[in-house]
Amino acid sequence: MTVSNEVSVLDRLLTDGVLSAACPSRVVLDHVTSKWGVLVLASLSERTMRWGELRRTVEGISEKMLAQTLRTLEADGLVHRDVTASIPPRVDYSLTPLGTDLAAHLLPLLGWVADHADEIVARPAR
Amino acid sequence: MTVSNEVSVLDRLLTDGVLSAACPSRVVLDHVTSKWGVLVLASLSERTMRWGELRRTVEGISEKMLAQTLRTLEADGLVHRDVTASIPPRVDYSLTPLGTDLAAHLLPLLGWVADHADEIVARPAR
DNA sequence: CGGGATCCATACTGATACTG
DNA sequence: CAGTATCAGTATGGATCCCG
Repeated sequence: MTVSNEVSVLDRLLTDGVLSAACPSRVVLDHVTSKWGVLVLASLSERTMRWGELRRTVEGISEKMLAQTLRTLEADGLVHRDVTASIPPRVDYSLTPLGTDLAAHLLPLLGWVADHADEIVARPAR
Repeated sequence: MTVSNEVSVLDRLLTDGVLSAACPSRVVLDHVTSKWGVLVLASLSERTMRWGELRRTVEGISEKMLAQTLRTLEADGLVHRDVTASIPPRVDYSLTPLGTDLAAHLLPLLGWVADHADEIVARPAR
């Protein structure tokens, strides 16, 4: 009940501004928690992957969204893009140290969702 | 990084189907990582909040999206809705045990994003 | 093989009005 | 106070074709 002497998580979020509309972390959060961003980061968390490999691993992603997601994550410094100018062209994607760090926080969440998905979906209707 | 039990993370995700298009966990993941879902869950992670309180805490959310997000999270069994039929009416929202469990995994991620937001946004142009 | 360009569907937002 | 309903405009996601 008492909040004054408590340095809470919510206070920290408010201080750091995640809940503030104009804060840059909002943008990052949107990238990270985007529909495909999570899955791409998770896929790359274990090993480097080529474009086609990613496309097959992250089932259901369209080529446009894969490209868009990778470009965003690359611009954010989370994903490294390694282009080999050959024929056929070869592009490898991997996580940067920053991306690896993020993935460490992301994977437990994915694991939880995987564990509790049935529990959630199988609930009685609204 | 070289710990042996980490090798199975991606395998587990593939096994449980998070990366599979038809898996129910995809739906849950979408709800949980939705633009506003994360922020609402984070806000409720510390304390119960009323509608107007949530609306003010999660800056920038529209009434429509707040209602929609809350309905989705409630249907998923993550948020509990407590209606007090009085005048004026009072509705409190809180996390269910399941939601609290989820928030435990979500908050570290939010904290990480808050910590590294500047680092990411303020990257030097290539 | 890797991806850009285009077009269409859906999701989101904002404003307003109305209800219990 | 706590919503629901509706309209209209914008943003985002997805499918398809196409090119180096």
